[in-house]
Amino acid sequence: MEKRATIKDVAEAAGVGIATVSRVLSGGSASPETRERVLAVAAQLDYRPSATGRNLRQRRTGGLGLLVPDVTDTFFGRLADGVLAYARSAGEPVVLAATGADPEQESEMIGMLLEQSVDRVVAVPAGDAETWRPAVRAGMTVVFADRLPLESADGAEPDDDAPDRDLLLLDGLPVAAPPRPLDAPAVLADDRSGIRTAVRYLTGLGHRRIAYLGGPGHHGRVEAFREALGAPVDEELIVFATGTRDSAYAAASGLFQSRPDVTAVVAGGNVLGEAAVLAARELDLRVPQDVSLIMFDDVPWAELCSPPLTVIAQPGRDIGYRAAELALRTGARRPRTVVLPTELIVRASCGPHR
Amino acid sequence: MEKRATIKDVAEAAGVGIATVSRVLSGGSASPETRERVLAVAAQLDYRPSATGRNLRQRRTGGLGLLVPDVTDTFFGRLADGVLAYARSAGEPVVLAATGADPEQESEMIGMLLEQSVDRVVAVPAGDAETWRPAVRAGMTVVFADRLPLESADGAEPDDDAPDRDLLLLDGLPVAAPPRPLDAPAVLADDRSGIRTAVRYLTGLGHRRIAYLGGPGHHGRVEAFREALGAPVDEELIVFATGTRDSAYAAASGLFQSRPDVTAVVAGGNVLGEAAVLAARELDLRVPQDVSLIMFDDVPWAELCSPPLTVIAQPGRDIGYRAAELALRTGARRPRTVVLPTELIVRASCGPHR
DNA sequence: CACACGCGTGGATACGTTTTCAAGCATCCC
DNA sequence: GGGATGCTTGAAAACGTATCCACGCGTGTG
Repeated sequence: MEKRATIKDVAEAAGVGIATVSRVLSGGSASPETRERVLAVAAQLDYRPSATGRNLRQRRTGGLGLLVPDVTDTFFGRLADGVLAYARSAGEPVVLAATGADPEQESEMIGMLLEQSVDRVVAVPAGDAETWRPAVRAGMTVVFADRLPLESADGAEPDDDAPDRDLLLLDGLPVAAPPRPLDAPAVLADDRSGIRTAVRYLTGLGHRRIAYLGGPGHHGRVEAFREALGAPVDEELIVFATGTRDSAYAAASGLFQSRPDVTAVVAGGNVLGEAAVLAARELDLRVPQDVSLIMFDDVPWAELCSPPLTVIAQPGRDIGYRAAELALRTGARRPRTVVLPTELIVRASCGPHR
Repeated sequence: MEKRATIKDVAEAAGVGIATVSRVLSGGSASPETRERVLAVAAQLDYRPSATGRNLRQRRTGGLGLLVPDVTDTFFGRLADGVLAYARSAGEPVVLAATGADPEQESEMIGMLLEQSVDRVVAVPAGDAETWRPAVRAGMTVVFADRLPLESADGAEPDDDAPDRDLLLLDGLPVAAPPRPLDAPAVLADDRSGIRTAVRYLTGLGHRRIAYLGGPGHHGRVEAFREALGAPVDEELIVFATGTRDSAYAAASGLFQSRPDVTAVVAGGNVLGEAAVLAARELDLRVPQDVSLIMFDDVPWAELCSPPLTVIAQPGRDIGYRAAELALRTGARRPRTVVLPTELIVRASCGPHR
């Protein structure tokens, strides 16, 4: 366990000043012979500049933060893969943290990143806009991926209860400072279009009582579902889980039991979809004879499932890649939001209304 | 974007020296009133000590490196989840990198971690022992998870070709320094026992022509397979993939086509298992009537598969958790290797030999 | 009463780097 | 030929922290 060589060691061994070493290594100007000598010595000593020293001096850290609700969800795995790919090409390390879909834990992790001086982050947010305001006010460059943080009820008076908010809405002109949206770009899948396609596909097959099984976040997907379904939406057919597998299963099972009349369900994510086929099987509902099933997010096992699942595919890896690019590529004015297309992949889990 | 408060700001605002602030915040001694005042000021300024400054001063970084071949593989997702869980409880950030099962990329990532002064790493190694020697010699505390690095052919003379190595071996006393095994602990699943159980289960069902479908690493699993199968092993029935999904599918498909006489296959990992059921389905082989299938590693979709897959479950999350614990918990003498149990979960993908 | 001792405190230093600044030197143009 | 200009170079400062050391003060002991 020998101690690492420092820039000072290199300078001494090469008979130059440390400033020269620094210049040579960061591509500054130097005479050819000096440069060559320094490079040779550095290589021979196996010198690696200390990122800590550099970061301290430059008052910023290289490095990209990555915040996801759950590393176990394969969608976030693909997203992380994309982030890692871009970060690697940019030579930046990425520090990963899981939030467990819990705003409080998310705040804690943001604090940790702040402490590490990680000033660029791609995040799949769990908390609302208020959770994130401290981060962007601290100068963090944050890029949201997959979903946006909920608009917080009110920035100035978090204690407000419903009546007050109604008043504010009725008023039209908010009394307190408006909860101006976070100044952060985002890269998302085209939820609306994806859900619309799914619903149209199902209605085209004759389905009328279609349920939506949603997780946390993705408000847009629910909205799109309501929208695509047309006017009278049976609110009982829209159920939510918290993000854990257990909760997803409970939601799916509860839905099937309380409303045996549903003929089709669209699952808002792969763990929801998994829960739905599990629950259906447990209740002896045949797919697609008894109930049709369509899932947002394509995963490898969708094809292996019985029956193979019809899905709305979304480019998880690309989402991560583009988000990392937005977070890391500084300089050019960044687009506010990029939306990536989804695709309906028809397999065998949807059938005509019986 | 206000600049962060430094320890100096806190000291001035509290009317004390920076040394006192540092002491108070790191639990040193101070008079109660001073302590209280400093804490109040720190809280009011929202002061966060800079990890960079601290790390530079202390010549080490908090932080845990995590190196996995592929974040997309759900097994590594669970492993990462465990690592994150322990790291969070220890208050340490984790920097993640994917190696793509490529030793060269792995070396690159090790270098990156070294540069970041990340001196503790849990790794699912891709390269051989030689790839890792620089890391441990640089003072890194590395804990291997899930698998061990291959013993490198020879440490001192990497250019050796076969004849020389034979000579060395015949000699009995190696000329160069012996390739002493890496001085690093590891936490592994009980591969041998798991595979043995799987093979016995299959032979108990009457199977004789059993194939093994392996990925990179996990030399122990193959060995155990040979061992459990008894003396004459048909080498054609042991095939390997490189770690990508495509390669796994090609291997599985090739196996089924070249040896239609196999009646059972054990897949050495979840992506191999996935590939096997895909390939079987593509070739119209019914599971388990035409071929029985057993997979190492339990995953959520195994139950959803048609038929539900019989698996050897391994505690991926625990592996990560324990590995992180070993890497982070300093002081106490660490065990050399911890082996976690596996469990046979019988579902429906194995039938009696037809 | 003098002395030692313990405790709380702050100044100074070092960690490894980048960057500024001025100096040394050769070259070029008028 | 002289001054200006360009290039290379090294000393020094700064980034934010932890820690060593010395100092002042109050208390207990000889």
